[in-house]
This record gives sequence, structure tokens and C-alpha cells, in this order.
Amino acid sequence: MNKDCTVYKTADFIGKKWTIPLLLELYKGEDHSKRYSELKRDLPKITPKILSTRLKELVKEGMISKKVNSTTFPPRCDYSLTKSGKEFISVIQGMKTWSLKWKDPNKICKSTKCFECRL
Amino acid sequence: MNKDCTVYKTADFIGKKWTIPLLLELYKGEDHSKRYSELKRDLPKITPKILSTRLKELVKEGMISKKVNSTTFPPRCDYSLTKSGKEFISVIQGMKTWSLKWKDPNKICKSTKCFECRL
DNA sequence: CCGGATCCTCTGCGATACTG
DNA sequence: CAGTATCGCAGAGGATCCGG
Repeated sequence: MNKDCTVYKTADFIGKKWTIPLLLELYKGEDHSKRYSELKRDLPKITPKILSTRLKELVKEGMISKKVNSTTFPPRCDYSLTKSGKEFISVIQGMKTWSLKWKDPNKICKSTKCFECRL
Repeated sequence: MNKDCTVYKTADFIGKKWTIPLLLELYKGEDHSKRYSELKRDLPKITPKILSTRLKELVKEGMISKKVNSTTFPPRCDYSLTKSGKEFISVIQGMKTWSLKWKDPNKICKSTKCFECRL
């Protein structure tokens, strides 16, 4: 395993705590977009520090984009999945399929009306 | 995002550092199997502590199995992917496909003769 | 020798409080 | 509202040691 290996680099970055749940929450939002406070509300156990750290990382990685709307008051910050980010959701989808097959299945997630991960 | 959500739980576990590279190294081995010392050699930057911690976790999760061969000397410990573990490789495959499309591509990994991730 | 366990250090995460 | 600042602790890195 070389450190330049594509899989290795991606795993290292995706593997950080809260990255996948965060991408999934954005996916669930309207236009695959949510505000900072909505993310904090929907991921009740994430701390503001980690949330802002992960958001910056994801912007840098090109998976999400930040848009500040300062015409309103108070100003809104919208984070939305880029095309790259949206396509990554299919990887998470694969993870869910695997998980439902092999791990102790969560009935809510199995339902077609799953509001937890909505995949 | 509920803590019982299948995706959340899987992400939390898969996301731990070295889990994905470790699964991939086992996949690359003969019969999707490798010894402790081979893993340490092929993941030069992993520390023995983390390696043994991750191996225990993966056994507990049912993704790998441990087999001690004490008929030889010195005794060998072989770790191999279970059926569940092998099927998870397709998720990693999806990650690689995504990565090659969207991230700065690694020429070695793009090659069909990729010896880094061999997917 | 092989497969770890142990000790120590240091980065990263969690919790809470505070600010532009 | 959208973040920083500060502190404490758990997990990761690095080196060394140990039992079979």
C-alpha cells in the first residue's frame, strides 16, 4: 500500500469522523443543500468545531460548495453538494446495501420510507 | 441522523483509520488471506498496536476470520476475509471509481496493472 | 524468530463558553 | 447565525519489550 494510492488517499479523507453522515445530511436537504444551523440541528451530537472543520475540508476537496447570502439578515450560509459530492452518495448507498445484508438490520432503514438515511 | 441508522453505524466503524487499507491488503493476498507480519510489511506506516486493534475489531464485526496454525514452527496467524468482508470490497471499488473520476488521478492506479490497490 | 503487549508522546475529538 | 477559543481526554504514532 503506497501512500500515493488513490484508494488509500480517499479512505484517509473519507474516513474522518462525521464526514459520511455530513454528506448524507446535505444529500437529504432540498437541492442537496443545507444551512450550518440545519446541519447542527440534524446531527445533534456533532460539535460546532468539528462541523466547521469538516465543512472546510469538504469545500477544499471539491465535494461541497459554500454560498453566503448577505442580502438577508441575519446572513445565511448554504452548503450544497457539488456534482462530485452527489456522485459519492452512490458509494454510501453501496455501503448501506452491504450493511443491511450483513449486519444486524435496522428496520427503519429497511423501510422504503426511511427518514434516517433516505437512500 | 439517528444513532441507530444503519449508515451511521457502518460509517462510524468503517471510518476508523486503517480499516479500509487493511481490508484491501487482505483482499490482495492469496485466498484473500494474509499473515500478521505480511500486513505489517505491506502497510509500513501502521503501528503494531493499531494493526492488532483493527484486526480484533474486524473479527468481531465478522468481516475477517483468524486462524492459528500451530503445527508449524513458528506458529502462523492467518487472517482472511469472510464472505461479508469480500463483498465489502465492492464498496471500496466504488470509492476507487469515484476517486479516479473526480480527484487528481494517480496514474499507477489507473493502469490495469495496478499493484497498489489491484481493483 | 513471530505475534503481539507496553509505555510514552502527540494529534484529534468532545464539551462548553464566548464572539463578530 | 455562523462560527472561534479553550480545555480535557481518547485514540493514533513511535519505540521497545516479551512470551511461545
